[in-house]
Amino acid sequence: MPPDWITRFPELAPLTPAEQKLITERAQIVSLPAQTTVFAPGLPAENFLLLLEGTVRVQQVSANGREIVLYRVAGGESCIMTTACLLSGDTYNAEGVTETPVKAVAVPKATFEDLMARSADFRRFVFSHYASRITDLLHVVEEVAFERIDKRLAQRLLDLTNAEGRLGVTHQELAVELGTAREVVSRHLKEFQRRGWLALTRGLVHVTDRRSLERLAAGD
Amino acid sequence: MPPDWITRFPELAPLTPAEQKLITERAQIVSLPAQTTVFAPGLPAENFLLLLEGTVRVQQVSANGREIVLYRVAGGESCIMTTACLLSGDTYNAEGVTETPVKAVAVPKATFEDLMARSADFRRFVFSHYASRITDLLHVVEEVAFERIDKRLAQRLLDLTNAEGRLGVTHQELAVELGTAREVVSRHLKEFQRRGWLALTRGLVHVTDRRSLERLAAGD
DNA sequence: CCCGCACGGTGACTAAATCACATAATGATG
DNA sequence: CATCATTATGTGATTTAGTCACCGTGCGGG
Repeated sequence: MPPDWITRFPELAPLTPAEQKLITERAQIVSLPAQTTVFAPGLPAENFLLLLEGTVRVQQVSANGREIVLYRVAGGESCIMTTACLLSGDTYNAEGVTETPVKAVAVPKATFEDLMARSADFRRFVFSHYASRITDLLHVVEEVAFERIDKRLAQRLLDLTNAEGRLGVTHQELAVELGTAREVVSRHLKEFQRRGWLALTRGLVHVTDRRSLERLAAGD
Repeated sequence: MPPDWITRFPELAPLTPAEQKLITERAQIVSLPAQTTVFAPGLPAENFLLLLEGTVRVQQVSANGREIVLYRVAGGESCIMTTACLLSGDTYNAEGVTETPVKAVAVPKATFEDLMARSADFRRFVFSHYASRITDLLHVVEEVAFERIDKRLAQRLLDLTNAEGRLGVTHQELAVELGTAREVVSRHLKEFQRRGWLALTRGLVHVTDRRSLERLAAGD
């Protein structure tokens, strides 16, 4: 990975050459395999992370063992939970797990604070990512509190399936996506299958009628 | 209100006298009556708000008309949703309403950005408030997704009642607190009353057995 | 005084979550 | 390849929550 990775982050383009140099010189590029825990309750945040490749799933684990996916961080984005820890010292009940092999830029805390002090553009960059995560969280609250499971499940299937309509997940994993119980997902999937919208095999969902799922997700 | 309001915010004490002067000179103290909308979807954020007295309730309104309270901002805290708008330009689906008469300090956007540039302590102050709001939102997600209504209702009653155990709210307002339906709240309240934990009159809940509500809220 | 309206009560129904299992597919191992 | 443990999925019964439709009641303003 050449040091011109910074071009991946258009919001960092307005930084002066000196500021850009500060980042690229001090930052380390790290590679993580899939299924690695990036952060978790109790772990201190050491670095400001900018994702280059891959995705990180951020989810909340509750006291009674249930889980819900909050959002995903993809290439070109920053990992806000660690940033929040960096800046406040608080820790969160959320954990981050790589879903694919991940390449990321780790900016040391000192360099991060230096940049926050020097560059208004860098501050804007950090805050705008912060703001989108808050938007994501508000969206999760809205969905969990007010939307029907079948609608949310349909939407998730549309979001997660690949170009061929295939998605390698278990019902349990889909249940975590929505913060519900596995049986609930199984029953809705079966109903979708009965309607001919998808095919189910162990660990795999194959969406065959995207249109119908879209209609349900849109609330008709 | 004398200009030494800044002593209400211990995190701002480390600022240099010049920086403190910058805030106190540029900022305006505003008074708002109860039930005023401080911010809402579509309204641009003009100022960075620091609350001196009173409380602001932040709630989300969903497309289908239902609502849920996200958190409250009290004296000595900053209003992060407006800050987020300030810094990112995004708008949120959340709205803020004063619950009591409110006195707040409004720091103009330009002064806010100036301070963000100059003072590491001010940045820490802003970010730590940001972080606590994210924690609040995570808590809401956890409760809505995983906790039982009776437990959440008991907890809310304990949080909201005054020293004498009285709380002037309608069942509908309690439903908004929890993001549920009025009938659900009515039925649980009636059951609490049947158990002798509280007394109900129109628009008023009077908690008489705090201990039992605490046991339920704790999950026994 | 009475009219209108916000507030609360309630039954019937649907949706979701929980519990307790049963069955099926898969991969590892002797 | 047969067996076995493990993981994934299926399903009925029950409880809890949300929805719908409607009713009665108390309260304040005209």
